[in-house]
Amino acid sequence: MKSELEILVEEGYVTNPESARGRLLVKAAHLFKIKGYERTTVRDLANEVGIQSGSIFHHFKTKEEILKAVMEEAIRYNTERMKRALANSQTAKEKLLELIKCELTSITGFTGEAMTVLVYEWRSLSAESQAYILSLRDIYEQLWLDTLNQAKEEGLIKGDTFILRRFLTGALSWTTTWFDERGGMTLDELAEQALLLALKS
Amino acid sequence: MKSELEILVEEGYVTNPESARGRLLVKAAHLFKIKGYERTTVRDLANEVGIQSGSIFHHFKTKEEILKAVMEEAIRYNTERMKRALANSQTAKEKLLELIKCELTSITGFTGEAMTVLVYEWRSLSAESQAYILSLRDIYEQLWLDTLNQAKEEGLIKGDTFILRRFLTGALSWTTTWFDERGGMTLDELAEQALLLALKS
DNA sequence: ATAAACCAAGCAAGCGCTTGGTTTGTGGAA
DNA sequence: TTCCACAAACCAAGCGCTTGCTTGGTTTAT
Repeated sequence: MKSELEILVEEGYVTNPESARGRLLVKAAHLFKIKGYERTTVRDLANEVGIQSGSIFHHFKTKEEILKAVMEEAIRYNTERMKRALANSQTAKEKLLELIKCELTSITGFTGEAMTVLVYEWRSLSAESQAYILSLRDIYEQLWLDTLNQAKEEGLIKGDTFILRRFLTGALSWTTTWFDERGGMTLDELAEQALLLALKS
Repeated sequence: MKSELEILVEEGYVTNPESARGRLLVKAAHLFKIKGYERTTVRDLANEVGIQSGSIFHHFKTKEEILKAVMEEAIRYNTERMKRALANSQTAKEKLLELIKCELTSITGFTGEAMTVLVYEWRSLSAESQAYILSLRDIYEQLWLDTLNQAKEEGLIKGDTFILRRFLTGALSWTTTWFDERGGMTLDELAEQALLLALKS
């Protein structure tokens, strides 16, 4: 049985994390998260991977390109995961819960460190890279807005869907700073609490 | 008529932003927000203030001490503002709305840039500075928890108050990335939407 | 007269990245 | 199977620049 990750690797959505480039991206996401992008030197990263610092530039032209790749892969991976989750659910409420779970998984799971980097190291991207990554995010965000609007038509939620989505973005992404699955609460329980937050408001 | 800021300056809660040190902190918060702490050099900062880079170190021993001061002043200022707002409101619902308004003002107003720095540059603080700033935040957070617990006793909210506070922290702090008072929506309207989010959930 | 505020110059360390050369892995002809 | 051609992956060394911070002396304000 192939894992979700293996499937998406095969279909070309993300780099195989066991390849040279993939391992580099995983370690980069880790260092960028715990130290920040600017504080992480190419020597740090090379040391973590086990190569010389100069060898990094065989895989990426610049340090910023590594940051960009970390973000791009995370978005591609999670957009595709969300599309598949939506395809498997029926009602608007189900879809909303799936989106919440998806986003929480993206924050706490395999792409968690990359998602944190996406939020916290945004300003370290060049203007061109920002525009490119934004265009990828737009696809992702449209999936959310469509679902929220559907939920609103069904009377499940009250306020403005744009604002609700922004509140949810903040609330969910902030979980990276405090949620720990070992702390007694499961991810599904957290998702239920978040759904409670979204509904009827 | 003295402004809130002038009063809190006089009572010693924050540095006068018109003093040399105060101006430096304001400019630092600005640069740290738009460029990030690591990307901001002491030469950038000195240039913004209009002095030589070396002169910075007459006011602060290290660059990190500037970051720490930016955060500390913002917390001290807003904790005191929150205490005063709470003292002027009666019911739990009123108090909750006041807290939301207070936090939104802290994010969009005078201390807005410093608050963004507080969230986004946290990792650039040394462990000792982090512990110190955390001790200041604890006081601030206790005001929130007390109010939320009171609201829960009165049946205004349903879920866990710890989790609700964390959701709100994320949702409100994220507004810094999208909310613009010139965009048709006032801060009070935004606060009402946030109150809607908090109540009955 | 005294201290706070600032300047001009520069040091030592660390940074991203380059360079020229070596090793490793792979596919096809003999 | 053996061989070799070739590209991908990597190393060792270091260049040029920027960084936070220091130093010794000067200006400004009270």
